Amino acid sequence: MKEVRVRFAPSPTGALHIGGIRTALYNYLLARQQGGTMILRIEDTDQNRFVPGAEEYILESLQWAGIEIDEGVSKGGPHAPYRQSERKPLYQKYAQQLIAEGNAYYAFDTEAELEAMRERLKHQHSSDQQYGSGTRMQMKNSLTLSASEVSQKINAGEQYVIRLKVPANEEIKLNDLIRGEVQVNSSTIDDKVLMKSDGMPTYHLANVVDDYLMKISHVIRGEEWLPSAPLHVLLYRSFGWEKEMPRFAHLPLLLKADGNGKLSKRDADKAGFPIFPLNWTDPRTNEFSKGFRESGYLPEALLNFLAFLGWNPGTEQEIFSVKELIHSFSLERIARHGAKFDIQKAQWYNQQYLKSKTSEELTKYLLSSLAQENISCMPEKALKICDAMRERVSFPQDFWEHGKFFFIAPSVFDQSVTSKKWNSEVVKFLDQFISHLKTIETTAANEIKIALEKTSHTTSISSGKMMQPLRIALTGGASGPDLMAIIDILGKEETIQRIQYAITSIPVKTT
RNA sequence: GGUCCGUUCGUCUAGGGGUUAGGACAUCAGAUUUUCAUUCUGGUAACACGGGUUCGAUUCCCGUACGGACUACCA
Repeated sequence: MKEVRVRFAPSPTGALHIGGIRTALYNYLLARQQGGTMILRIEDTDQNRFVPGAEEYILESLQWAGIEIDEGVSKGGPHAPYRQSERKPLYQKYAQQLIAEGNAYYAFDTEAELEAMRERLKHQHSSDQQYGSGTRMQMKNSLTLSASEVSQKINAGEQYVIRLKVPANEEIKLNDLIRGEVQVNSSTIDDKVLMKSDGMPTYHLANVVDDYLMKISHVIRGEEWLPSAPLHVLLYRSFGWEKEMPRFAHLPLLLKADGNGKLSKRDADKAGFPIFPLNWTDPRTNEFSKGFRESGYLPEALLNFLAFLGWNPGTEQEIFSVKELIHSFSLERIARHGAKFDIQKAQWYNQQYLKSKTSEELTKYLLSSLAQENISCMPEKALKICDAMRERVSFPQDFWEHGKFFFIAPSVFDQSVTSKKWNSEVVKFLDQFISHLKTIETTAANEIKIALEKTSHTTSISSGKMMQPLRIALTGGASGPDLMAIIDILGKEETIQRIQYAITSIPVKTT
Protein backbone atom coordinates (compact mmCIF):
# COMPACT_ATOMS: atom_id res chain seq x y z
CA MET A 1 0.00 0.00 0.00
CA LYS A 2 0.99 3.54 -0.80
CA GLU A 3 2.46 5.65 1.98
CA VAL A 4 -0.26 7.54 3.82
CA ARG A 5 0.06 11.27 3.32
CA VAL A 6 -2.87 13.43 4.34
CA ARG A 7 -3.34 17.14 4.44
CA PHE A 8 -5.41 19.64 6.32
CA ALA A 9 -5.88 22.58 4.00
CA PRO A 10 -7.75 25.50 5.52
CA SER A 11 -7.92 28.95 4.05
CA PRO A 12 -6.97 31.92 6.21
CA THR A 13 -10.28 33.73 5.92
CA GLY A 14 -11.05 34.00 9.61
CA ALA A 15 -11.09 31.90 12.73
CA LEU A 16 -10.96 28.17 12.24
CA HIS A 17 -14.41 26.65 12.68
CA ILE A 18 -14.74 23.79 15.15
CA GLY A 19 -15.69 21.55 12.22
CA GLY A 20 -12.26 22.31 10.82
CA ILE A 21 -10.70 20.92 13.95
CA ARG A 22 -12.64 17.71 13.46
CA THR A 23 -11.51 17.47 9.85
CA ALA A 24 -7.94 18.05 10.94
CA LEU A 25 -8.38 15.45 13.67
CA TYR A 26 -9.61 12.73 11.31
CA ASN A 27 -6.70 13.43 9.00
CA TYR A 28 -4.32 13.33 11.91
CA LEU A 29 -5.72 10.08 13.30
CA LEU A 30 -5.30 8.32 10.00
CA ALA A 31 -1.79 9.64 9.54
CA ARG A 32 -0.70 8.56 12.98
CA GLN A 33 -2.35 5.18 12.75
CA GLN A 34 -0.74 4.37 9.45
CA GLY A 35 2.64 5.81 10.29
CA GLY A 36 1.96 8.42 7.63
CA THR A 37 2.49 12.14 7.28
CA MET A 38 0.21 14.97 8.33
CA ILE A 39 0.57 18.02 6.15
CA LEU A 40 -0.69 21.54 6.73
CA ARG A 41 -1.27 23.53 3.60
CA ILE A 42 -2.63 27.05 3.58
CA GLU A 43 -5.07 27.71 0.76
CA ASP A 44 -4.79 31.44 0.38
CA THR A 45 -5.55 31.83 -3.30
CA ASP A 46 -8.31 34.34 -2.66
CA GLN A 47 -6.57 37.59 -1.96
CA ASN A 48 -9.83 39.39 -1.28
CA ARG A 49 -10.75 37.18 1.59
CA PHE A 50 -7.39 37.10 3.28
CA VAL A 51 -7.67 37.97 6.96
CA PRO A 52 -4.57 39.00 8.87
CA GLY A 53 -3.84 36.75 11.82
CA ALA A 54 -5.96 33.90 10.52
CA GLU A 55 -3.01 31.71 9.64
CA GLU A 56 -1.45 32.20 13.06
CA TYR A 57 -4.81 31.41 14.56
CA ILE A 58 -5.01 28.12 12.66
CA LEU A 59 -1.53 27.17 13.78
CA GLU A 60 -2.20 28.00 17.39
CA SER A 61 -5.52 26.18 17.36
CA LEU A 62 -3.99 22.98 16.04
CA GLN A 63 -1.19 23.24 18.51
CA TRP A 64 -3.59 23.71 21.40
CA ALA A 65 -5.67 20.76 20.25
CA GLY A 66 -2.55 18.63 20.10
CA ILE A 67 -2.83 17.95 16.39
CA GLU A 68 0.80 17.85 15.32
CA ILE A 69 1.90 18.74 11.84
CA ASP A 70 4.73 16.77 10.25
CA GLU A 71 5.12 18.82 7.14
CA GLY A 72 3.79 22.15 5.95
CA VAL A 73 3.46 25.77 6.89
CA SER A 74 5.49 26.55 10.03
CA LYS A 75 7.24 23.24 9.68
CA GLY A 76 8.65 23.10 6.18
CA GLY A 77 9.29 19.95 4.22
CA PRO A 78 10.29 18.50 0.87
CA HIS A 79 7.37 20.04 -0.98
CA ALA A 80 7.70 23.60 0.27
CA PRO A 81 6.33 26.15 -0.03
CA TYR A 82 3.09 25.06 1.58
CA ARG A 83 1.31 28.35 1.17
CA GLN A 84 -0.50 28.36 -2.15
CA SER A 85 0.06 32.04 -2.78
CA GLU A 86 3.77 31.24 -2.83
CA ARG A 87 3.27 28.49 -5.38
CA LYS A 88 1.62 30.75 -7.93
CA PRO A 89 3.95 30.13 -10.91
CA LEU A 90 3.43 26.41 -10.58
CA TYR A 91 -0.26 26.56 -11.28
CA GLN A 92 0.28 28.72 -14.30
CA LYS A 93 2.53 26.06 -15.71
CA TYR A 94 0.02 23.29 -15.22
CA ALA A 95 -2.79 25.39 -16.61
CA GLN A 96 -0.71 25.94 -19.72
CA GLN A 97 -0.19 22.22 -20.01
CA LEU A 98 -3.94 21.73 -19.97
CA ILE A 99 -4.40 24.33 -22.68
CA ALA A 100 -1.67 22.85 -24.82
CA GLU A 101 -3.34 19.48 -24.65
CA GLY A 102 -6.76 20.87 -25.46
CA ASN A 103 -8.23 20.25 -22.03
CA ALA A 104 -8.60 23.88 -21.09
CA TYR A 105 -9.12 27.20 -22.82
CA TYR A 106 -8.93 30.95 -22.38
CA ALA A 107 -12.15 32.82 -21.74
CA PHE A 108 -12.61 36.56 -22.03
CA ASP A 109 -16.23 36.96 -21.02
CA THR A 110 -16.93 39.84 -18.71
CA GLU A 111 -18.97 39.52 -15.59
CA ALA A 112 -21.87 41.23 -17.34
CA GLU A 113 -21.68 38.83 -20.25
CA LEU A 114 -21.72 35.86 -17.92
CA GLU A 115 -24.68 37.28 -16.10
CA ALA A 116 -26.47 37.82 -19.40
CA MET A 117 -25.84 34.22 -20.37
CA ARG A 118 -27.32 32.93 -17.13
CA GLU A 119 -30.34 35.17 -17.50
CA ARG A 120 -30.90 34.03 -21.06
CA LEU A 121 -30.75 30.34 -20.12
CA LYS A 122 -32.98 30.93 -17.17
CA HIS A 123 -35.62 32.49 -19.36
CA GLN A 124 -35.41 29.58 -21.75
CA HIS A 125 -36.04 27.36 -18.72
CA SER A 126 -33.02 25.42 -19.70
CA SER A 127 -32.06 22.77 -17.17
CA ASP A 128 -28.49 23.51 -18.09
CA GLN A 129 -27.65 26.98 -16.85
CA GLN A 130 -23.93 26.81 -16.87
CA TYR A 131 -20.85 27.66 -18.81
CA GLY A 132 -20.16 24.24 -20.26
CA SER A 133 -20.34 21.94 -23.20
CA GLY A 134 -23.78 23.26 -24.12
CA THR A 135 -22.95 26.94 -24.03
CA ARG A 136 -19.25 27.46 -24.42
CA MET A 137 -19.45 27.89 -28.18
CA GLN A 138 -21.68 30.94 -27.76
CA MET A 139 -19.18 32.63 -25.51
CA LYS A 140 -16.05 34.66 -25.95
CA ASN A 141 -13.17 32.24 -25.60
CA SER A 142 -10.28 30.61 -27.38
CA LEU A 143 -12.63 27.96 -28.71
CA THR A 144 -14.75 30.51 -30.57
CA LEU A 145 -12.11 33.11 -31.32
CA SER A 146 -9.28 32.66 -33.80
CA ALA A 147 -5.79 32.06 -32.49
CA SER A 148 -4.68 35.50 -33.61
CA GLU A 149 -7.62 37.18 -31.90
CA VAL A 150 -6.78 35.34 -28.72
CA SER A 151 -3.12 36.29 -28.68
CA GLN A 152 -4.03 39.83 -29.62
CA LYS A 153 -6.37 40.09 -26.64
CA ILE A 154 -3.84 38.60 -24.28
CA ASN A 155 -1.06 40.84 -25.55
CA ALA A 156 -3.32 43.85 -25.20
CA GLY A 157 -3.62 43.02 -21.54
CA GLU A 158 -7.26 42.07 -21.68
CA GLN A 159 -8.44 40.15 -18.64
CA TYR A 160 -8.99 36.45 -19.06
CA VAL A 161 -9.51 33.28 -17.13
CA ILE A 162 -8.61 29.72 -17.97
CA ARG A 163 -11.45 27.24 -17.92
CA LEU A 164 -11.45 23.47 -17.91
CA LYS A 165 -12.99 21.97 -21.05
CA VAL A 166 -15.34 19.47 -19.50
CA PRO A 167 -16.34 16.69 -21.91
CA ALA A 168 -20.02 16.19 -22.68
CA ASN A 169 -22.05 13.24 -21.50
CA GLU A 170 -19.55 11.05 -19.78
CA GLU A 171 -20.20 9.21 -16.56
CA ILE A 172 -17.67 10.26 -13.99
CA LYS A 173 -17.31 7.70 -11.24
CA LEU A 174 -15.80 8.29 -7.88
CA ASN A 175 -15.32 5.81 -5.12
CA ASP A 176 -15.68 7.64 -1.86
CA LEU A 177 -14.36 5.82 1.19
CA ILE A 178 -17.36 6.93 3.22
CA ARG A 179 -20.17 7.07 0.69
CA GLY A 180 -19.27 4.34 -1.75
CA GLU A 181 -19.63 4.90 -5.45
CA VAL A 182 -20.83 8.29 -6.58
CA GLN A 183 -21.63 8.79 -10.24
CA VAL A 184 -22.20 12.04 -12.07
CA ASN A 185 -22.72 12.85 -15.70
CA SER A 186 -20.08 15.25 -16.96
CA SER A 187 -22.73 17.32 -18.74
CA THR A 188 -23.91 18.54 -15.36
CA ILE A 189 -20.45 19.87 -14.56
CA ASP A 190 -19.60 23.33 -15.79
CA ASP A 191 -16.36 24.53 -17.29
CA LYS A 192 -14.90 25.60 -14.00
CA VAL A 193 -12.49 28.47 -13.86
CA LEU A 194 -9.03 27.12 -13.15
CA MET A 195 -7.03 30.32 -13.29
CA LYS A 196 -8.53 33.61 -12.24
CA SER A 197 -7.88 36.86 -14.01
CA ASP A 198 -5.53 37.94 -11.26
CA GLY A 199 -3.27 35.04 -12.14
CA MET A 200 -4.18 33.02 -9.07
CA PRO A 201 -5.55 29.52 -9.38
CA THR A 202 -8.97 28.61 -8.04
CA TYR A 203 -9.32 26.02 -5.33
CA HIS A 204 -10.00 23.30 -7.86
CA LEU A 205 -6.76 23.64 -9.75
CA ALA A 206 -4.54 24.43 -6.80
CA ASN A 207 -5.96 21.60 -4.77
CA VAL A 208 -5.45 18.97 -7.46
CA VAL A 209 -2.00 20.15 -8.47
CA ASP A 210 -0.80 20.35 -4.89
CA ASP A 211 -2.30 17.06 -3.81
CA TYR A 212 -0.57 15.45 -6.75
CA LEU A 213 2.78 17.14 -6.17
CA MET A 214 2.66 16.55 -2.45
CA LYS A 215 1.81 12.90 -3.05
CA ILE A 216 -1.34 13.00 -1.00
CA SER A 217 -2.83 9.53 -0.53
CA HIS A 218 -6.17 10.45 1.09
CA VAL A 219 -8.23 13.56 0.71
CA ILE A 220 -10.33 13.80 3.86
CA ARG A 221 -12.51 16.88 3.78
CA GLY A 222 -16.03 18.12 4.44
CA GLU A 223 -19.07 17.01 2.51
CA GLU A 224 -19.41 20.46 0.99
CA TRP A 225 -16.72 19.31 -1.42
CA LEU A 226 -18.55 16.25 -2.62
CA PRO A 227 -20.31 18.00 -5.51
CA SER A 228 -17.01 19.19 -6.93
CA ALA A 229 -15.19 15.92 -6.39
CA PRO A 230 -16.12 14.59 -9.85
CA LEU A 231 -14.62 17.74 -11.31
CA HIS A 232 -11.43 16.99 -9.46
CA VAL A 233 -11.45 13.45 -10.83
CA LEU A 234 -11.78 14.96 -14.27
CA LEU A 235 -8.79 17.18 -13.58
CA TYR A 236 -6.65 14.25 -12.51
CA ARG A 237 -7.68 12.53 -15.69
CA SER A 238 -6.89 15.55 -17.83
CA PHE A 239 -3.45 15.74 -16.32
CA GLY A 240 -2.93 12.02 -16.81
CA TRP A 241 -2.58 11.52 -13.06
CA GLU A 242 -5.36 9.04 -12.58
CA LYS A 243 -3.05 6.41 -11.16
CA GLU A 244 -1.75 8.81 -8.53
CA MET A 245 -5.17 10.14 -7.67
CA PRO A 246 -5.76 10.15 -3.92
CA ARG A 247 -8.61 8.29 -2.28
CA PHE A 248 -11.49 10.53 -1.25
CA ALA A 249 -13.38 10.59 2.03
CA HIS A 250 -16.10 13.21 2.37
CA LEU A 251 -17.03 13.85 5.96
CA PRO A 252 -20.58 14.47 7.18
CA LEU A 253 -21.20 18.05 8.24
CA LEU A 254 -21.64 19.43 11.72
CA LEU A 255 -25.19 20.69 12.04
CA LYS A 256 -26.81 23.14 14.41
CA ALA A 257 -28.31 21.59 17.53
CA ASP A 258 -31.85 22.83 17.11
CA GLY A 259 -33.62 23.10 13.82
CA ASN A 260 -31.79 22.40 10.63
CA GLY A 261 -28.76 23.54 8.77
CA LYS A 262 -25.04 23.79 9.04
CA LEU A 263 -23.65 24.79 12.40
CA SER A 264 -22.96 28.48 12.28
CA LYS A 265 -21.49 31.05 14.57
CA ARG A 266 -24.88 32.68 14.94
CA ASP A 267 -26.45 29.51 16.36
CA ALA A 268 -23.58 28.97 18.72
CA ASP A 269 -23.81 32.53 19.98
CA LYS A 270 -27.53 32.16 20.50
CA ALA A 271 -27.11 28.96 22.49
CA GLY A 272 -24.18 30.45 24.36
CA PHE A 273 -21.38 28.09 23.44
CA PRO A 274 -18.19 28.59 21.47
CA ILE A 275 -17.69 27.61 17.88
CA PHE A 276 -14.04 28.55 17.54
CA PRO A 277 -11.23 26.72 19.28
CA LEU A 278 -9.61 29.89 20.62
CA ASN A 279 -10.71 33.43 21.37
CA TRP A 280 -10.98 35.44 18.21
CA THR A 281 -11.53 39.05 17.40
CA ASP A 282 -12.45 39.64 13.81
CA PRO A 283 -10.10 42.37 12.57
CA ARG A 284 -12.69 43.65 10.11
CA THR A 285 -15.65 43.99 12.45
CA ASN A 286 -13.93 43.90 15.81
CA GLU A 287 -16.43 41.29 16.80
CA PHE A 288 -15.20 39.12 19.63
CA SER A 289 -15.87 35.39 19.95
CA LYS A 290 -14.98 33.27 22.91
CA GLY A 291 -13.05 30.08 22.23
CA PHE A 292 -13.34 26.56 23.57
CA ARG A 293 -9.97 26.93 25.21
CA GLU A 294 -10.93 30.06 27.09
CA SER A 295 -14.29 28.55 28.04
CA GLY A 296 -12.47 25.86 29.93
CA TYR A 297 -12.68 22.93 27.54
CA LEU A 298 -9.81 20.52 27.82
CA PRO A 299 -8.31 19.76 24.40
CA GLU A 300 -8.38 16.00 24.95
CA ALA A 301 -12.04 16.17 25.95
CA LEU A 302 -12.93 18.29 22.96
CA LEU A 303 -11.10 15.93 20.63
CA ASN A 304 -12.86 12.92 22.11
CA PHE A 305 -16.21 14.64 21.68
CA LEU A 306 -15.41 15.75 18.14
CA ALA A 307 -14.16 12.34 17.13
CA PHE A 308 -17.50 10.84 18.14
CA LEU A 309 -19.46 13.35 16.09
CA GLY A 310 -19.62 11.22 13.00
CA TRP A 311 -17.44 8.34 14.01
CA ASN A 312 -17.64 5.53 16.53
CA PRO A 313 -15.61 2.43 17.16
CA GLY A 314 -18.56 0.02 17.16
CA THR A 315 -18.00 -0.81 20.82
CA GLU A 316 -19.62 0.74 23.85
CA GLN A 317 -16.53 2.57 24.98
CA GLU A 318 -17.05 6.35 24.90
CA ILE A 319 -13.94 7.71 26.53
CA PHE A 320 -10.98 7.54 24.20
CA SER A 321 -7.62 9.12 24.70
CA VAL A 322 -6.00 10.43 21.55
CA LYS A 323 -3.77 7.38 21.64
CA GLU A 324 -6.79 5.10 21.71
CA LEU A 325 -8.45 7.10 18.95
CA ILE A 326 -5.39 6.64 16.80
CA HIS A 327 -5.54 2.93 17.43
CA SER A 328 -9.25 2.45 16.80
CA PHE A 329 -9.96 4.99 14.09
CA SER A 330 -11.10 3.95 10.66
CA LEU A 331 -12.55 5.88 7.76
CA GLU A 332 -14.99 3.05 7.07
CA ARG A 333 -16.75 3.66 10.36
CA ILE A 334 -17.48 7.30 9.69
CA ALA A 335 -21.20 8.02 9.44
CA ARG A 336 -22.74 9.30 6.25
CA HIS A 337 -25.19 11.72 7.79
CA GLY A 338 -24.62 15.07 9.43
CA ALA A 339 -24.30 15.30 13.19
CA LYS A 340 -26.04 17.88 15.31
CA PHE A 341 -23.68 19.64 17.62
CA ASP A 342 -24.83 18.94 21.18
CA ILE A 343 -22.81 21.03 23.59
CA GLN A 344 -24.17 19.14 26.60
CA LYS A 345 -22.26 16.08 25.56
CA ALA A 346 -19.13 18.15 25.17
CA GLN A 347 -19.62 19.37 28.73
CA TRP A 348 -20.01 15.82 29.94
CA TYR A 349 -16.78 14.81 28.24
CA ASN A 350 -15.04 17.75 29.82
CA GLN A 351 -16.26 16.75 33.24
CA GLN A 352 -15.11 13.18 32.71
CA TYR A 353 -11.63 14.28 31.71
CA LEU A 354 -11.42 16.75 34.56
CA LYS A 355 -12.45 14.13 37.09
CA SER A 356 -9.79 11.76 35.86
CA LYS A 357 -7.05 14.18 36.83
CA THR A 358 -5.24 14.00 40.17
CA SER A 359 -6.04 16.62 42.77
CA GLU A 360 -2.51 17.93 42.34
CA GLU A 361 -3.18 18.59 38.69
CA LEU A 362 -6.48 20.24 39.50
CA THR A 363 -4.76 22.50 41.98
CA LYS A 364 -3.04 24.25 39.10
CA TYR A 365 -6.38 25.42 37.76
CA LEU A 366 -7.44 26.88 41.08
CA LEU A 367 -4.08 28.50 41.64
CA SER A 368 -4.17 30.14 38.23
CA SER A 369 -7.66 31.54 38.87
CA LEU A 370 -6.48 32.85 42.22
CA ALA A 371 -3.46 34.47 40.64
CA GLN A 372 -5.79 36.35 38.33
CA GLU A 373 -7.78 37.52 41.33
CA ASN A 374 -4.63 38.46 43.17
CA ILE A 375 -5.37 36.07 45.98
CA SER A 376 -2.54 34.11 47.47
CA CYS A 377 -3.04 30.61 48.73
CA MET A 378 -0.83 27.91 50.16
CA PRO A 379 -0.60 24.90 47.82
CA GLU A 380 -1.72 22.59 50.65
CA LYS A 381 -4.90 24.58 51.09
CA ALA A 382 -5.54 24.63 47.35
CA LEU A 383 -5.09 20.90 47.29
CA LYS A 384 -7.65 20.43 50.04
CA ILE A 385 -10.12 22.66 48.26
CA CYS A 386 -9.72 20.84 44.98
CA ASP A 387 -10.09 17.54 46.73
CA ALA A 388 -13.32 18.71 48.27
CA MET A 389 -14.67 20.07 45.01
CA ARG A 390 -13.49 17.64 42.39
CA GLU A 391 -16.78 15.76 42.11
CA ARG A 392 -18.75 18.87 41.27
CA VAL A 393 -16.82 20.67 38.56
CA SER A 394 -17.20 20.59 34.82
CA PHE A 395 -14.66 23.24 33.98
CA PRO A 396 -11.32 24.29 35.46
CA GLN A 397 -12.66 27.71 36.36
CA ASP A 398 -15.41 26.10 38.45
CA PHE A 399 -12.97 25.65 41.31
CA TRP A 400 -12.84 29.39 41.68
CA GLU A 401 -16.36 30.18 40.51
CA HIS A 402 -17.96 27.70 42.88
CA GLY A 403 -15.33 27.92 45.58
CA LYS A 404 -14.99 31.67 46.06
CA PHE A 405 -16.34 31.36 49.58
CA PHE A 406 -13.18 29.60 50.66
CA PHE A 407 -11.43 32.91 50.19
CA ILE A 408 -14.12 35.50 50.54
CA ALA A 409 -16.52 35.36 53.47
CA PRO A 410 -20.14 35.57 52.35
CA SER A 411 -21.77 38.97 52.75
CA VAL A 412 -25.13 37.92 51.38
CA PHE A 413 -26.98 34.74 52.20
CA ASP A 414 -29.31 32.68 50.07
CA GLN A 415 -32.67 34.08 51.05
CA SER A 416 -34.71 31.19 49.76
CA VAL A 417 -33.17 29.16 52.59
CA THR A 418 -32.76 31.75 55.33
CA SER A 419 -36.31 33.00 55.03
CA LYS A 420 -37.55 29.49 55.74
CA LYS A 421 -35.00 27.97 58.03
CA TRP A 422 -33.25 30.71 59.95
CA ASN A 423 -35.18 30.63 63.23
CA SER A 424 -34.34 31.16 66.89
CA GLU A 425 -33.42 27.49 67.23
CA VAL A 426 -30.74 27.95 64.61
CA VAL A 427 -29.28 30.92 66.39
CA LYS A 428 -29.30 29.05 69.66
CA PHE A 429 -27.64 26.03 68.11
CA LEU A 430 -24.95 27.98 66.26
CA ASP A 431 -24.21 30.02 69.33
CA GLN A 432 -23.61 26.87 71.31
CA PHE A 433 -21.67 25.38 68.44
CA ILE A 434 -19.21 28.25 68.62
CA SER A 435 -18.50 27.54 72.25
CA HIS A 436 -17.93 23.89 71.58
CA LEU A 437 -15.78 24.69 68.59
CA LYS A 438 -13.55 26.77 70.80
CA THR A 439 -12.79 23.75 72.92
CA ILE A 440 -11.59 21.45 70.17
CA GLU A 441 -7.96 21.05 69.28
CA THR A 442 -8.06 20.66 65.53
CA THR A 443 -10.67 21.01 62.82
CA ALA A 444 -10.40 17.40 61.72
CA ALA A 445 -13.74 15.99 60.65
CA ASN A 446 -14.12 13.74 63.66
CA GLU A 447 -13.46 16.61 66.05
CA ILE A 448 -16.02 18.82 64.38
CA LYS A 449 -18.51 16.04 64.54
CA ILE A 450 -17.91 15.71 68.24
CA ALA A 451 -18.50 19.44 68.65
CA LEU A 452 -21.68 19.09 66.65
CA GLU A 453 -22.87 16.21 68.81
CA LYS A 454 -22.13 18.10 71.97
CA THR A 455 -24.05 21.06 70.66
CA SER A 456 -26.93 18.86 69.75
CA HIS A 457 -26.85 17.40 73.25
CA THR A 458 -26.74 20.68 75.16
CA THR A 459 -29.41 22.34 73.00
CA SER A 460 -31.59 19.29 72.43
CA ILE A 461 -31.71 20.15 68.75
CA SER A 462 -30.88 17.53 66.17
CA SER A 463 -27.77 18.48 64.29
CA GLY A 464 -29.09 17.16 60.99
CA LYS A 465 -31.54 20.04 60.71
CA MET A 466 -28.79 22.52 61.48
CA MET A 467 -26.47 21.53 58.68
CA GLN A 468 -28.16 23.62 56.03
CA PRO A 469 -28.16 26.81 58.15
CA LEU A 470 -24.55 26.16 59.08
CA ARG A 471 -23.68 25.83 55.40
CA ILE A 472 -25.47 29.09 54.68
CA ALA A 473 -23.54 30.80 57.45
CA LEU A 474 -20.21 29.57 56.13
CA THR A 475 -20.69 29.79 52.38
CA GLY A 476 -23.73 31.97 51.80
CA GLY A 477 -25.19 29.29 49.52
CA ALA A 478 -27.29 26.21 49.89
CA SER A 479 -25.07 23.74 48.10
CA GLY A 480 -21.44 22.83 47.88
CA PRO A 481 -18.79 20.47 49.15
CA ASP A 482 -18.79 18.50 52.35
CA LEU A 483 -19.33 20.77 55.34
CA MET A 484 -16.72 19.14 57.54
CA ALA A 485 -14.17 19.68 54.84
CA ILE A 486 -15.22 23.30 54.50
CA ILE A 487 -14.80 23.90 58.23
CA ASP A 488 -11.47 22.16 58.20
CA ILE A 489 -10.22 24.28 55.31
CA LEU A 490 -11.62 27.51 56.74
CA GLY A 491 -10.10 26.82 60.14
CA LYS A 492 -11.50 27.41 63.56
CA GLU A 493 -11.15 31.16 63.78
CA GLU A 494 -12.62 31.87 60.37
CA THR A 495 -15.47 29.46 60.97
CA ILE A 496 -16.37 31.10 64.24
CA GLN A 497 -16.18 34.56 62.73
CA ARG A 498 -18.43 33.63 59.84
CA ILE A 499 -21.01 32.07 62.13
CA GLN A 500 -20.98 35.12 64.33
CA TYR A 501 -21.43 37.38 61.37
CA ALA A 502 -24.32 35.28 60.10
CA ILE A 503 -26.02 35.38 63.48
CA THR A 504 -25.84 39.13 63.65
CA SER A 505 -26.85 39.80 60.07
CA ILE A 506 -29.47 37.25 59.07
CA PRO A 507 -32.94 38.18 60.24
CA VAL A 508 -34.52 35.53 62.42
CA LYS A 509 -37.72 34.04 61.20
CA THR A 510 -40.49 34.44 63.75
CA THR A 511 -42.59 31.27 64.33
C1' G B 1 -34.88 25.11 -10.47
C1' G B 2 -30.62 21.55 -11.41
C1' U B 3 -26.77 18.03 -9.48
C1' C B 4 -25.18 15.22 -5.45
C1' C B 5 -25.58 13.31 -0.35
C1' G B 6 -28.50 11.77 3.60
C1' U B 7 -32.93 9.94 7.15
C1' U B 8 -32.74 4.40 14.01
C1' C B 9 -34.95 7.38 21.03
C1' G B 10 -34.88 14.95 22.12
C1' U B 11 -29.18 14.43 20.80
C1' C B 12 -24.62 11.27 19.38
C1' U B 13 -25.01 6.49 17.65
C1' A B 14 -24.78 0.44 17.55
C1' G B 15 -27.23 -3.09 14.83
C1' G B 16 -28.99 -5.49 10.68
C1' G B 17 -33.91 -9.99 6.61
C1' G B 18 -36.71 -13.34 12.21
C1' U B 19 -33.56 -8.90 18.21
C1' U B 20 -37.40 -7.66 24.50
C1' A B 21 -33.93 -2.74 18.37
C1' G B 22 -28.26 -2.06 22.35
C1' G B 23 -25.15 1.97 24.54
C1' A B 24 -24.00 7.15 25.80
C1' C B 25 -25.69 12.41 26.67
C1' A B 26 -30.06 14.80 28.23
C1' U B 27 -34.54 13.94 31.03
C1' C B 28 -37.62 11.60 34.99
C1' A B 29 -37.94 8.48 39.54
C1' G B 30 -35.60 5.90 43.56
C1' A B 31 -31.20 4.74 46.75
C1' U B 32 -26.75 6.87 49.14
C1' U B 33 -25.17 11.74 51.27
C1' U B 34 -25.50 17.27 56.01
C1' U B 35 -26.93 20.18 50.78
C1' C B 36 -25.50 20.16 45.72
C1' A B 37 -22.66 17.16 42.92
C1' U B 38 -20.68 12.29 42.41
C1' U B 39 -21.98 7.14 42.49
C1' C B 40 -25.63 3.22 41.99
C1' U B 41 -30.53 1.32 40.41
C1' G B 42 -34.64 1.87 37.47
C1' G B 43 -38.05 4.47 33.92
C1' U B 44 -39.83 7.38 29.58
C1' A B 45 -38.16 7.52 24.59
C1' A B 46 -36.49 5.67 17.93
C1' C B 47 -36.24 2.37 12.78
C1' A B 48 -39.84 9.28 8.07
C1' C B 49 -43.90 7.49 4.73
C1' G B 50 -45.84 4.42 0.55
C1' G B 51 -45.06 0.52 -2.64
C1' G B 52 -42.46 -3.79 -3.94
C1' U B 53 -38.93 -8.45 -3.17
C1' U B 54 -39.62 -12.19 0.69
C1' C B 55 -42.67 -17.13 4.62
C1' G B 56 -40.93 -12.67 7.08
C1' A B 57 -38.40 -6.16 6.26
C1' U B 58 -36.42 -1.40 10.51
C1' U B 59 -32.54 -3.98 7.54
C1' C B 60 -32.68 -5.15 0.26
C1' C B 61 -35.02 -2.36 -4.22
C1' C B 62 -38.09 1.70 -6.15
C1' G B 63 -40.72 5.95 -5.25
C1' U B 64 -42.49 10.06 -2.01
C1' A B 65 -41.63 13.33 1.84
C1' C B 66 -38.26 15.80 4.67
C1' G B 67 -33.32 17.57 5.60
C1' G B 68 -28.49 18.98 3.90
C1' A B 69 -24.49 20.40 0.56
C1' C B 70 -23.23 22.43 -4.02
C1' U B 71 -24.80 25.39 -8.05
C1' A B 72 -18.80 32.40 -7.99
C1' C B 73 -12.87 34.67 -11.39
C1' C B 74 -14.93 31.70 -2.43
C1' A B 75 -12.68 28.05 -0.37
